Amino acid sequence: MNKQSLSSKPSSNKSARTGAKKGAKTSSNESGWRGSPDVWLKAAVEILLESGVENVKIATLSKRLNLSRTSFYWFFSDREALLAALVHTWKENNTGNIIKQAEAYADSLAEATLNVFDCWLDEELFDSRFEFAVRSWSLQSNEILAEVHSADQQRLDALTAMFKRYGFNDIAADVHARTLYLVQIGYISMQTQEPLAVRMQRIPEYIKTFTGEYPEQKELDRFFHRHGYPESV
Amino acid sequence: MNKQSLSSKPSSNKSARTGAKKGAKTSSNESGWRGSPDVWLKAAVEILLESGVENVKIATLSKRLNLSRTSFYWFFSDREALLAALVHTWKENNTGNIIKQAEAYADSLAEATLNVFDCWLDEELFDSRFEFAVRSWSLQSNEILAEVHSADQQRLDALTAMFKRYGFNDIAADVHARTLYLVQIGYISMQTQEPLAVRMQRIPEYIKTFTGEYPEQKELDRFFHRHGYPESV
DNA sequence: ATTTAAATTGACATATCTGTACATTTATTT
DNA sequence: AAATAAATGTACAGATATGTCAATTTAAAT
Repeated sequence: MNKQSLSSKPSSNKSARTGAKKGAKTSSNESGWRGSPDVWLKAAVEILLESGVENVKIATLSKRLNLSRTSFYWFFSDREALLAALVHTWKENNTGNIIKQAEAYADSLAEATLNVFDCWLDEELFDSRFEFAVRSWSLQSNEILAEVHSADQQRLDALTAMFKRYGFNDIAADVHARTLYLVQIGYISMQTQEPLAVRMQRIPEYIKTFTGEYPEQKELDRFFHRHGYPESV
Repeated sequence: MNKQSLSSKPSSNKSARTGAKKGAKTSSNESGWRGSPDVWLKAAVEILLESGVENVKIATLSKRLNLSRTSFYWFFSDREALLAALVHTWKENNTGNIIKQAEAYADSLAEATLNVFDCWLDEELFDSRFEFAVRSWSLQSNEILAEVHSADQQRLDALTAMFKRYGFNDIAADVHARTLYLVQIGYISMQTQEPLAVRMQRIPEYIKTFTGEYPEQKELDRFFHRHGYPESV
């Protein structure tokens, strides 16, 4: 009943080589050519975050890149291949890090939770806008919905395990994991942009709510410091 | 930079009368005619919830209604008018009730919170799928985004006031209101469909997490009962 | 039963997006 | 500098949306 169907082959194209030919340079354009799979993908990500999948149109991207629209087809077999690449990018980045942070070493539950909070404050660990765009997308596409469900499950599992490690029983761990996770997913969905100070001010109270205990000042300081607050460096 | 622009006149059309002509019958088709603004709007809501705004296409609706596509224009000036009606419907239903429930009488904070929970379990009070569809929509349209922001603010204000009524200080009330609200918004965004029993099992722990205290059995029973759990009637 | 208004329809006109074919330009290799 | 491969661009064809117009049908009112 849905339309976008996302072929599994991200680029069954003649130019699959291109991407891998030269070293591991994630993005930039070493060759003299203006276009590349990466350039198109990057533009696609931008549009996706700004205004949703339905606006990821080849014409739009080509204007942004000052390239001919049809030049796109040199790098991707079709629009679906581009969309598949978008999902792939999201999966790569946005789930692994949450799990890693949930499993990171910590002296206390408060510290463990602060480790997870790192994701919400560091775009390198978790891209909120990307996350929101993909979740919005999942309304139109069952394949994306399946991906989102899978990601949610993995993340919740990791967080539940974290709470269990600190002595929570099954139900309590489940509910606390959900609270910790869903507040963030909800926050993303509000699409608010608040100053760092405002967000930081709420941290101790959030920790108390999510874990039952306030963080130690030491833990808090460590957390603030690694997020460059206040106003550091 | 966004496309959909939503004229403010929901139906500046010749048939504005039609809707109001006969009494307050919210929907059904008293006259012998097959179409009506309501019928089109209802179909639009269905599609919106199923697969997002971008699929709210007049051709799609007309097929579903077994009406000619162009017949649509008798009731609505254009697609935008229909979209505006969609937003209007959402605003009418989905914000007022949260505020009402947050302000409802309660003997304890736990009971007050359970009153708010009513929204999450009763589609009449709060339509989660509609909410999600509108939030997804807000990625493509700044006008919708503004509506969503406004709704969030109103709802959070009401919930914050609720916690303050029970003695929470500014920050604590703010964080607890956000937790209570955002967990639900996040939950919606997961688009999960769980059996009532599973959800009900988590309620006491959620109440404890959100308020700091477990609900009394009496309060819990009252809550369960009004949501037809277990398996009642 | 006839008139009148309301609703429905099919035939255009237009715009936008996707994708293919083929020619052309640009960089890299030899 | 010539040959080759990579990338770009133009022209075209097809699909799908929106919206207007002028009938035509259907229900309601006289």
